[in-house]
Amino acid sequence: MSSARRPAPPRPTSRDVARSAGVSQATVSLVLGGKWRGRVSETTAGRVRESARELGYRPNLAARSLRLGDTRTALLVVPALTNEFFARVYTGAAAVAAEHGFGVVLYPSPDGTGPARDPFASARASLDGVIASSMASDALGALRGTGLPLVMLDSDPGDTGVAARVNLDIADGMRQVTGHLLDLGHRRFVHLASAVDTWTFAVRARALGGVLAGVPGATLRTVTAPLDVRAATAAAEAVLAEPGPPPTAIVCDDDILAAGACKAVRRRGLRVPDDISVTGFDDLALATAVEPELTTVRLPAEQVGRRGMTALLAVLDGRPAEGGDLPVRLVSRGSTAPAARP
Amino acid sequence: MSSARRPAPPRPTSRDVARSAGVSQATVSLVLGGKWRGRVSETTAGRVRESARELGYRPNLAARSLRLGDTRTALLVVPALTNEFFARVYTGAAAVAAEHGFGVVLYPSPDGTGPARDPFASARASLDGVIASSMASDALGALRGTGLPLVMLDSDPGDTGVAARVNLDIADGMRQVTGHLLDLGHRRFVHLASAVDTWTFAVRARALGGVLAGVPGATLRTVTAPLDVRAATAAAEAVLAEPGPPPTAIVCDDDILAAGACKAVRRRGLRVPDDISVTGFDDLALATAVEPELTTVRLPAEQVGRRGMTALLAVLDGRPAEGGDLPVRLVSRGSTAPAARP
DNA sequence: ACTCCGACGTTATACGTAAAACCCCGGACG
DNA sequence: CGTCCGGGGTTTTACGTATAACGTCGGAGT
Repeated sequence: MSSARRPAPPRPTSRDVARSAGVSQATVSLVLGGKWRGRVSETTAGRVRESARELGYRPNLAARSLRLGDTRTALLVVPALTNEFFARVYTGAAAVAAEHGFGVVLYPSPDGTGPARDPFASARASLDGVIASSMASDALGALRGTGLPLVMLDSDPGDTGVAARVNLDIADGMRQVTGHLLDLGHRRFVHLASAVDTWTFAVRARALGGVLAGVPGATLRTVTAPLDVRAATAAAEAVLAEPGPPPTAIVCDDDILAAGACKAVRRRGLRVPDDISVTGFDDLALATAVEPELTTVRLPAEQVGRRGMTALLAVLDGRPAEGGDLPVRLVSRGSTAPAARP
Repeated sequence: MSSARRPAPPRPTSRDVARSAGVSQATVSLVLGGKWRGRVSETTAGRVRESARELGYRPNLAARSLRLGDTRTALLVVPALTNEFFARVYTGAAAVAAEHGFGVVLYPSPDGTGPARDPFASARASLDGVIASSMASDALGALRGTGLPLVMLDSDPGDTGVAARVNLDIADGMRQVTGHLLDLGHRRFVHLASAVDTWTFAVRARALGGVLAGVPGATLRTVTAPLDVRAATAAAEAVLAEPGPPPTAIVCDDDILAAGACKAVRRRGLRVPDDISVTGFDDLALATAVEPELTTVRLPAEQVGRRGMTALLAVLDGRPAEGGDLPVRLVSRGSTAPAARP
């Protein structure tokens, strides 16, 4: 509160370090850059490092970027950080980036909500590469047009022009869920699906439908809702109010939807899991906060971020990028139980 | 997958634009920089802008930073993005920043968990300013030592060397909660507090204690737990197992703790809110996902971010920074009810 | 004795931008 | 008729870094 305006503390430059160590600026750059084998004596190098530390020297990244032509910055495009899954993806990506001296800048993708603007207007315009989660294809086109290396997360294998792809084995997760419920004797299913139309959700629907198609007597009713507890509750309540025999299992695309479904079941005077089983997806913190705790599919979100960044760094380094599928695992908790004998 | 390595697409520079428009590079800079009143004719300026658009010219930010000495980048220091509250703070801050052509880079603060490293090692070393949420004071010292303008969020007014401070009126929120419960007839309180020792939580304890000190017959038992559902459940269960008359209200520092407390109450064979009322804090998505929905205090998280960034931009602009306190509001839901008549 | 070479540095240059300093030219003014 | 002025640009420079190109010097090889 006291000091209004400091006169801007002038940061020491490599030339200051050079002066202090009694060498030229070039020598400082060589020593601190690490490539001085046989170019600078050990004693001189030591003197340089000492001076640098004393002065608290930090290289000016803008100058380095200008010289080298790279920015050591990657862009991560995600729908929303308030979604715990993507917050965890960021955490993983940022951790790997930091280990390699990279920074990560975020761009909340134009995904229904929010204004659809050019990623490069709001984010730093100079980037080395992009990691993007599944998004609208028009925005994807804009990204591809930049010529930047692009790593896609959890996206349609049909998309082209992608340097690497890191996917979760969503289909397998959905098959595990469905198998779990079938084993419990369930036959009448409702699929509470996300209203967002991206690959990751389309896969869920396909996997669920595929499995049930092979089960005689199985029925499937699909409804959609935005990723929001209140909306999910309303959607689920509506489907439960329909005439005919009620479902015995509600399969949700997401834990948030599942929490809403549970509330809807109880509002209809029924119990979870005794009357109706409910399953989620993602295994967010939410899944163990509600009661009963949700049977769900655990997604290694941090791993997705780590693998994505690792792949991007590999591409930038000229090495072959390794994407790959990450396995997922069913976590059985209290929201599923054997189907009631009719 | 097909194209392994493009030969790096050379971005057009201001000189390319100049050549294309038939002027000098300086003219391009003047026109695109907006400061050309009476320096360049309208027709020439139009030609320059046309060429820039045709070539898809984007100024090289590294060069601009180097020349201008600023980076148009702010650092936001938060404990963890997986905490919805901070994700929302980021969202607000990033929105304001984007409106002013600024970028935001994140640094997860050393706050108990995670390695305590120098913020400037992992984040971009060149920053114009810092916005930091309440954190360990030693890390705060490191930040202050950089001489960068520092805006603190929800932090101790006693901290010095701060350009501006944006606080939530946490004490008032806690008084609202306590008053609400007292009105409902509650007298035996448990405070389920966060184990994290920062100002924002210390204020809660002081406010609660302060109010109850003036109420004859009121009792208060305090226990702490990390911000984690499972740990909160365990802590609450332990306190409920203690001998003597059980509490009729559990006041929690956070919605996450409250969710855990609810589970603990039910595990003891009691009901929320019939036997014991529970209150949260923050009004996260979680608060309406659990059942009963949590009575809690709504915090304007995005506003905190917006105000923080606005204040920082003001300081950077040489204008007086306006911090200030943001009001909070009690949201009464199903987790609180009149105390049972003994 | 002359060359050559490796160890140890230094000098010079380029990256792209912003802006200070300069330059030219046609008209107004004394 | 010489001088000044201001509109409309251009030339030049600096920002801090990485590195290519260039020196220097003492000793080993022939």
